Amino acid sequence: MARPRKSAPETVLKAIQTAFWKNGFHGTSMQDLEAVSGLGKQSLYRSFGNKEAMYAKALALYGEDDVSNMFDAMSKGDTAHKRFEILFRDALAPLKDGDRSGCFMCNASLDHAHQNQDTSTAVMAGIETTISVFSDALAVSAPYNTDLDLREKQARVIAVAYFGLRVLVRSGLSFEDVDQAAKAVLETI
Amino acid sequence: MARPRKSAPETVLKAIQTAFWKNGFHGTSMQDLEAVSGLGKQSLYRSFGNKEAMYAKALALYGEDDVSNMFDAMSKGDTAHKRFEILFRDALAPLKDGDRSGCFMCNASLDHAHQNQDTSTAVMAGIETTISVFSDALAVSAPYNTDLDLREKQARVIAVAYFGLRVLVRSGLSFEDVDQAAKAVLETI
DNA sequence: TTAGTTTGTGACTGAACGGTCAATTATATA
DNA sequence: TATATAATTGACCGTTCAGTCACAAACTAA
Repeated sequence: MARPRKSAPETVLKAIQTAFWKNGFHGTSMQDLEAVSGLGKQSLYRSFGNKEAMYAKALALYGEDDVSNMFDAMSKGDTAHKRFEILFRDALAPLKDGDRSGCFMCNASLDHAHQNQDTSTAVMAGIETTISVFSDALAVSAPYNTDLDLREKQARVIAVAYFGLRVLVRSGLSFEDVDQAAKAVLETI
Repeated sequence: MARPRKSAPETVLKAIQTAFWKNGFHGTSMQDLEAVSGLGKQSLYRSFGNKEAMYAKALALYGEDDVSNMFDAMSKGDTAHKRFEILFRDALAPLKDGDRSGCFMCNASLDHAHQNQDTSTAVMAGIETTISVFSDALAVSAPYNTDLDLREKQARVIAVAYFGLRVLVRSGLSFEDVDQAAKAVLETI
């Protein structure tokens, strides 16, 4: 009953996400978004409303897809140590190929949360989720399976360390340097 | 022999630093820099060259002043635990007053290191310095005073946790939430 | 075939961007 | 007081920004 889209909305959003992820909100222009999405401005504005909404959707997609995929992957480990080993491996894998995008949520926290309430809310929710998932991941192994207080605290420690690692990824440090830090964190679990 | 400056160069640079620190490179316009410095464009361009150079100088100042001040403060503690207690307290103090600027170096890593080699280099140097200083700070207490390997690893763990805490500061989380994470990290030292 | 609906295209807007220029102002020295 | 020097000012440059508009294109259902 109408003209078909040249790209599926998910494909377009994914492309937009990649751009924002790599270059941040202010570092990504509408022209950039046109280029990566293959769509014209009007199509983008019709779909999303404005640039802020595009960023919000991209960040939401990160929370829904990328984060939960990572959590799913780590849940395959049978010990807490093994689970976080998977998590860190996956988080650092892109760096091996020179991909320094890092963590979109961490980037959003430093780049945009400060100037946009929706972004701030989304990031805070993501942080809380991360801590919660980490706590669950710890629960399979001693001493975290019995000591709830320790588990909660350790989940927070690993979470901030995890975010810190994603900062290192974007800094320019070599994979080896970042991996060394990741392994040091892993040894404390 | 010439017209005097209306503000001392250090004052101007400090004002510029504050602006970049809070809003990032792309989030800070030359107009913003004129406003916070009290100087016109031409004066700024004559002093620094261009916007990138202003950012570079501001980041360098952070490495020279703010970071080393923080390290000086923590060196006053007589145990490793006490030293990092001071560090975390100082790092989170601005948040108590609603200041979510965070760590300029961390912000730079996520905001600008990716697109500017000088920034990347400065950030990497800052990270290495941080790890090194943390290692020295640990060296006053057991078991880190005897176990060099543990000390080096623990320094890396605390460093990434420290950077992660600065991500939390900018996210919008309450002081209490961030402080809870900081205290959890502190308990592992 | 045609009417109706949605998508895509490209020209366009005013504002803001980083950056430059010539002219003016304020000082120290001679 | 005149002059050399350096800092400030404000107008100005071309470009890019986010966002809008009218119109053409592509499809389905009648």
